[in-house]
Amino acid sequence: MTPQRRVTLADIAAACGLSKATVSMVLRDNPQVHPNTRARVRAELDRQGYVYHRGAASLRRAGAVNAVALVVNDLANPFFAEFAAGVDAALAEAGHVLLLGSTGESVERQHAVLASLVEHDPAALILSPAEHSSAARLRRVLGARLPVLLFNRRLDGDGPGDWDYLALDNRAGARLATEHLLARGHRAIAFFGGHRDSSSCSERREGYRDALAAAGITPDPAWLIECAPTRQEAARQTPALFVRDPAPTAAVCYNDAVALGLMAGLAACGRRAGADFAVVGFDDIAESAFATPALTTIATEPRARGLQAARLVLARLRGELPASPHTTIAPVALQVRASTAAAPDSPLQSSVQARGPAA
Amino acid sequence: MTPQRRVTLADIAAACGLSKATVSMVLRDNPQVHPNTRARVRAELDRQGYVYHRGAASLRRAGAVNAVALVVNDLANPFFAEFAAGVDAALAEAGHVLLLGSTGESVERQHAVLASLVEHDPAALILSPAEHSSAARLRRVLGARLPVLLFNRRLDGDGPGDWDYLALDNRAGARLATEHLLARGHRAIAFFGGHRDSSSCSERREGYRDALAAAGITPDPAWLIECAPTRQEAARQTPALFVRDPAPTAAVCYNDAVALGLMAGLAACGRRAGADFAVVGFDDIAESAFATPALTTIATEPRARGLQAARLVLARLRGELPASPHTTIAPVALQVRASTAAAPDSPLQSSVQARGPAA
DNA sequence: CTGAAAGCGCTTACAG
DNA sequence: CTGAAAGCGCTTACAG
Repeated sequence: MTPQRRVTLADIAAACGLSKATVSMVLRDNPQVHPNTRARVRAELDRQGYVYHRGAASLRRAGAVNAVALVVNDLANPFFAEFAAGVDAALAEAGHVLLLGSTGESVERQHAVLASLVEHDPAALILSPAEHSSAARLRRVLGARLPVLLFNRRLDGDGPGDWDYLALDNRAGARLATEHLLARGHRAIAFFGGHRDSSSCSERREGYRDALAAAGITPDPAWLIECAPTRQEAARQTPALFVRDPAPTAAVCYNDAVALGLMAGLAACGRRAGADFAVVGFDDIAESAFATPALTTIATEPRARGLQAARLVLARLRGELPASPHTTIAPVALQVRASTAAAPDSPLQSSVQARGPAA
Repeated sequence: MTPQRRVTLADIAAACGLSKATVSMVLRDNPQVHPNTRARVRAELDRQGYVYHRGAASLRRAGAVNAVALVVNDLANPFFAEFAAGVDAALAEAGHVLLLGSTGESVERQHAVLASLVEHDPAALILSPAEHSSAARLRRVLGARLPVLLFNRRLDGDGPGDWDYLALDNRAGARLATEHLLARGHRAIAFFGGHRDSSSCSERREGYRDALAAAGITPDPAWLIECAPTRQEAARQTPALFVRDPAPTAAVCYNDAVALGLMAGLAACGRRAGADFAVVGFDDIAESAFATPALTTIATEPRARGLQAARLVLARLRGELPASPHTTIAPVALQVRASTAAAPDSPLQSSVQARGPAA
């Protein structure tokens, strides 16, 4: 099925009775070449079905590399899928191409994937690092030449960090979520899901503590429940919320996947999310608006973050960013939907399905 | 941030007092080189942080290209995200790298994206073509050298086709879906969503007609409703189901996105999916099992399809497939959940929430 | 306006 | 077991 030899600049040049240099200039729209020559070459290029070999070009001229690598945890996770879609859109618009890899949250796999991607000489890398990624080790695999933008998580052992960084405002988001539950009359509020040693989780927990502290509440350690940030694990861990009496009446979840899993877990133990127990997520993936009840959550706009990440990286490549590492904290907003009912003993109780924003 | 010159084979060779040829052999584990030499070279490679330049290698030796391109409609669509995750997993396992693009269902964008991807010299392409893709035009952009695997849709004007093809058994799936609704007592069954001029939609419509015909039912043209295969469009088109009296009591949907949108649309016009109206989807994306009611659908296992697609393409590259184009039809299975209630006038009516498979 | 030559980082015969 | 030279497909000075 693939017999033919590749059509090369030399073929076109020979067919036109020109040198490769001239044909090369036509390809890059160099105005020096005569319009007639240009037209002849164009016709021949088309006739022979020439396809430009960017790898060969980049060998001679470094600027020709236009691939950007993106490494995320898992594409099947809608948060990352929406993020990747945004990155892809911005790159395609700029004429760049996307090299994709995924880590499955394993540093070993991350290592292998990056080592493989980097051999393809991407111009830059957008990396949402796996948990427990070490800065030193990453630097070894990536070399010192590749501009890197970290997304969403910091690295273990990376003090100030010398890579660009795009983060969500995790702390503010979790604070908003918690304040919303407080406003709806809840006092015993859990923080559910995630691993506290990931920077995103610990930042969210801080925001949660901030809000509780401001309300004069000290969180019971039993309210802090870890689990892998997946729907399945969250559903499985749900009973852990109710081992103590009195149990929490609401939970701030590490992310939407956890929140959705928790809602399933609540149903499985005979509780109605949004009526008997309030839940708020983090991310606002597309699905959350359609859940039953619709999920109150913190909107992070993953697709917009993807666009933003790609644009930061392109700006870095064009030298439009200051030489020092650049940190961007994306703002985040509370999205009130139906999953955050008022607390059972609250005067707000009558409106079982909260729909408007808390006063 | 990216000052340093690239470390090259010549640097390593010089530092070791060897020739580039020897270092090159070490890189590819050529057993000819002396163990001591190998060790010295390895140490130096590591010390200088050498990273292999696959593009340069592939210029000399064609086999070195190990990128595979994947072009799908939209990553934010879970069906494609799960498919892409499968492709990625299989490629990573085989040491290949993924070049990703998306078309947004636009042939113009598809053209641009493919032209750009192809310049990076991928070893093969997995393409889920945009609607109305023309075989002739694709062949022009892609050249004749690139092995292509079409996924999910045929091309306009592509008779037998000379590219490999991986399809879902659309006709059988839609037949199963329709038979299930018939078994639950429905007679007026709509086919909802999709564009009939896409091959996947027309195949699904055929399966639907097959099942109705076998039951002696001629579908009312008003039961065939087209809409873009997205949740939003499906929700918007829902009222079209109920313009005629008597209206259908059930619908086979083009895919899960449409089915989920229809369920939202039903709610919006005061109907309860799974109780007042039965709906069955197609795909079984992760979300469908968690919908309320849980969606009865046709399981296509998108992730497994992705693994399969990648493996087919790798087999083609290794010359393990016959020279003629290879067509694979992936089997598909009915997944009964709660969204397919019995018809209102049916004796099965008592069990409003269907949970077991139809007898 | 066009061409001859050198070179990007690798690998491949071919010598030794 | 190791090296010198040529070449993959392009681009870049430098001549003319």
